[in-house]
Parts: sequence; structure tokens; C-alpha cells
Amino acid sequence: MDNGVEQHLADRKFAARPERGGTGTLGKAIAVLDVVARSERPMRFRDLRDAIGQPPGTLHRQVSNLISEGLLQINPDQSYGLGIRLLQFASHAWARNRFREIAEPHLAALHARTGETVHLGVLHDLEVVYLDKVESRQAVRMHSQIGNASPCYCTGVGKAALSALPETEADARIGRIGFHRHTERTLADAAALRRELAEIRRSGIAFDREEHEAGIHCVAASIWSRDRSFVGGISVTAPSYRIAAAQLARWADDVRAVADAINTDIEVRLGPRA
Amino acid sequence: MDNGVEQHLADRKFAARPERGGTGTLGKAIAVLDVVARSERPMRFRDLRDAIGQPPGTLHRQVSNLISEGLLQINPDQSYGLGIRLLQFASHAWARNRFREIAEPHLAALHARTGETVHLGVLHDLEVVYLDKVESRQAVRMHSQIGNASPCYCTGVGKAALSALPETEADARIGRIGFHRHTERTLADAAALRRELAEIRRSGIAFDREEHEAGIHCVAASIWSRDRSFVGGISVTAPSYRIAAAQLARWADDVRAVADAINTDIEVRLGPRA
DNA sequence: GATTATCATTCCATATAATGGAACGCCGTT
DNA sequence: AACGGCGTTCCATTATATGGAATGATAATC
Repeated sequence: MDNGVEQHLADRKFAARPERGGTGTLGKAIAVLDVVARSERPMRFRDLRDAIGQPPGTLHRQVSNLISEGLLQINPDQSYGLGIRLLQFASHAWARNRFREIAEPHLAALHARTGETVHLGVLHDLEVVYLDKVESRQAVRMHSQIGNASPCYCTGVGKAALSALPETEADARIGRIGFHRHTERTLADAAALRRELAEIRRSGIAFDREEHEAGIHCVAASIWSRDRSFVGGISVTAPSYRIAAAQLARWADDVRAVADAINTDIEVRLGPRA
Repeated sequence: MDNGVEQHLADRKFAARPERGGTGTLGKAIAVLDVVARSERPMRFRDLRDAIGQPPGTLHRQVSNLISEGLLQINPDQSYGLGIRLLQFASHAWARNRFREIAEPHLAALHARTGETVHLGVLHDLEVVYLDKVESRQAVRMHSQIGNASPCYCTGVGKAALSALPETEADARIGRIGFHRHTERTLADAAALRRELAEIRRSGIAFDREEHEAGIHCVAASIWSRDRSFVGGISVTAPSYRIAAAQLARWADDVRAVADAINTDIEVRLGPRA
């Protein structure tokens, strides 16, 4: 791999993305969806108005357009929900995602070797979105996980993904994180996260030591596309009462090896030759 | 139920929706997503340009905006795919869909009674989008079905849903269908479909007699919200080599009873009192 | 390996669509 | 019956999207 070229491509990509969030007509519309998606309680018109701060006439038209496109729906009780058209789009987004397709057999192999839950996640701005999951005992239904987003700073996949970014880009994103202490072990400030990332870059392995959810820990490694427009990770997750930290450490080499295999596959199947 | 009020509400809702498809800035952006979602082969910039017919400068900006919102992504091989932000949205859309929540236990009950695959689908313009599924042997992964869209005129759920629309609205939609003969038993013209719908309205039961896929048939019944802003259906699906048509007919009463129970639940839990 | 041709991207004056204040109508409340 | 909060519609103003043309990059051809 030519590191010079790789770095150059990465720079150009990132420069082309002015990191603006929510400008333009489309951005404002998506901001409405985002408010609905992130709200815990049902949102009525007035709630949206308060959250977004648009005048009623403007908001009404935006909502109206979203509804007529099927991206938003209004429930009989006057509260808003995300539209089923999004399900339709997501079905395609998932089924035809190249990285997921490529990773799929590798995830199965990793699960076969460890017997524990295996995740594939991708970094999206400051969050990790889970793209796939392999778990024998599907106690919880798949949908409850795939598509879910978690903070990047307290998940194994998130930290692994950050470590695959050029350092300047990682630093820029870290500067925008609003840290929140999810458990007592959460890395809750930028300095601690930067130290951890340095260690992850060195070892190629990221651990989540109950930093997101108490009682759950994992071991992860990063995957990426050559130009870093895609960075993500894979992980083996387990409850700490059943799997000791030492066992996770023993799986580290397997996780890293599988991540390397995925990276090679990405290079071969999505490279310039394809 | 007061049919006068119900009809009045329905009329007002439908009148407010001018049935325009793809106008406005948002509509044009979503049209791009739709092209990517519906295309069989990978789409590069030129392919999009051909499919959409916008000048290159305009399309470039639209695509660019979609990418910066995470709704679209460009693969390393220059082809476009739907963005993972859509997965994130869909995860919420699914988890918090009121109709799915309400239907869930009823679907489980129907599956327990029949032992066959049970679907919940909702009518979205001319297509049925599957919202949920219960199947014991999950040979095919869930994601391969949920969010998938099928034509309304050749599926049990689709025909059931159409039968729950006010007749004028159903007729309007039928007029816009582009019929395609999927199997030799597909109802491939408006007249045949209208006849079938009359029968479904009378009996409350819709059959798909291998009209969509050869070897697969199902029995369905419709569910709806009071104002008809939501119409959908539930179905029991089975391969015809294993389950005879006569057996499906015997399940018809169960399907209709469960659909009625869901409708009652919708009325109670989403009614004016909530 | 140089030259072309094709495709993608940027730019800017114009056309179009979004904006938001104000006025209206609907419902539930007092 | 009158009030008051909400959601909806309207329209002149403003901001944004548009698309033709020029530029830059990439692949194809000789």
C-alpha cells in the first residue's frame, strides 16, 4: 500500500466535505426527521416547533413535504413518527451495502471461533451505526440492534474506527464530541480518549471495558476503505460475568486477523481494478 | 363506529394530499434516492444523470447534498449506494411504529395457531411495505423481508389493504398501477382487480393464489386506522406444495378474527381518547 | 506515451422555491 | 356563548436552487 497516495486521497475527500450540518433546504428537512428520531416522547406539532425553532408556517410546510414523501407520518393521536418509506430505503441500504456484503462471511467465521456476539459497525460522524450482527441465541430481535447508533467514544467499534482516521481528522471530531459518562469507566474527556487512541493505533486492538453499559465488554479492531471515506470496525461482545477480560484479550489476535482479512477483501473487491 | 364521520375525515385527508409525486426540492432529492434504491445494477454518476434527466451541475449538487446528509454514499468503485443514516432512521421508524407495536402480539398468536409465516404489511401508495414478520425457522434473515416492497395488486396484504380504502380512492390508485404479470395467475388488469376487490370487501378475506410468486400462496385480511391514513393487512403465507388451498381457506376465519382484534386495539389505543 | 474524448466538477447570472409574518378556522375550555 | 390555544393557509419578500458554460480530471484511442 502506498501511504503517500492514500494520505493524499484522504485529504482531498475530507477537504471536499465542509462539515456543515443542516444547511440547505434538504438539511433543514432532515433536521426535522432527526428531532423525531431522537426524541424519547411522542412529538406533536408544538413540540417540534419548540425543538426546531422555525415559525409555524415554515415548519408546517416542511412537515407537510416530508409526509407527502413518506418520510414522516402522523399518528392518529396527532404525534409524529418516521415514515415507512425509510424502512423501504433501509432495506436496500442494508442488502446492497458493499462493506457489509464483504464482511458477512468473516463475521460468521469470527462467531464460529468465539461463540459470542459479533458486530459490524461503521463510523458516521460522531456515532457508530451497527450494520450487522451475528448471534446464535437471538434472544433480542435483530432489528433492535441493526441501525442503532451509539457514541464513538465509549464503544469498541467506535474507538477502533476513530483510530483508523487520519489523526487530524480524528482530533477534529473529538473536539466536537459532547462527552457523557455512561458508566463509571467511560472515558469522559478528550485527553483520555486521545491517549487511548494512541494505544489502539499501536496495538491495532480496541477494548470497551464496560464503558458504555455496565456488565458488557468487548474487543474490537478497525476496518476501512482506502480513502477513509468508510471507517468502521468489528467486535466480539460478551457479558463480563460470563467472559473474563483475560479471555477477551486472548481473542484479540483473532479479531485483528479477521479485520485484516476484511480489509484485504475490501482492497481486492473494491479496489481501482473493479 | 360512525360511518358518516369516518367518511368525512377520510375525504378531508385525501383532499389535502394533492397526490403530487416528486415536486419541490425535497421531492427531487428523494427521487434520486429512489432511483438508486430501485436500480438493479450499480449506478455511477452518468447512470443517475440518464435516469433522472437533470443537467449535470444540478444533479451534482443534489447528490452532494444527499451525501453530506448521510442519505447517500459513494462506494470506492464510484457507484452510489444508500447511506447508513437511512438505517439509523429506519431503526427508529420500526421500533416506534404504533401499528407494529399494537399488532405484534396478535401476529405471534396467529403464528402460534397456524404454524406458518405471518406478515404485517402497510400500503404505501401503490406498494405494500412489510413492517413485520413471524417465522419459526428463520432460514432467510429477517432483514431480507422487512422493509421490502411488493406490488399491491398481486399480494394478499396489498389486495386486503386496497379493499379498506374508500372506493373512489382505491379506483384512483388502481388507475395509476402499471400492471405486470408476475405469474400466470396474476390479476393483470384493472377490471379483474376491481372485481376481486368487490369480493374481498364482501368476504373480508383476500387470497393470493400464487399471483406474485409461483408456489407461494396466502390468506390475508385488512387493518386500518379510523381516518384511513394507515391501511394495511396481515397474512398467513405458505408454500402451496405443503399447504393446500383448502387449508388456507380454513384459516380465513382466524386471520379475519385477528385482524379485527388488531383493529379494535388500534381504535382503543390510538383513538381520540389517547 | 501523447492526444482526444468523455465525464465530473465548479461558477455565476437567472429563475424558482422557501420563508415567515399575519390572518383565518378549528376545537376544546371556561 | 365567548375565549384561547393550535394548526393551517396566504402572499410579498428573500434566500435558494437551477442549468448553461467554462474548467479540471480521467479514461480511451491512436
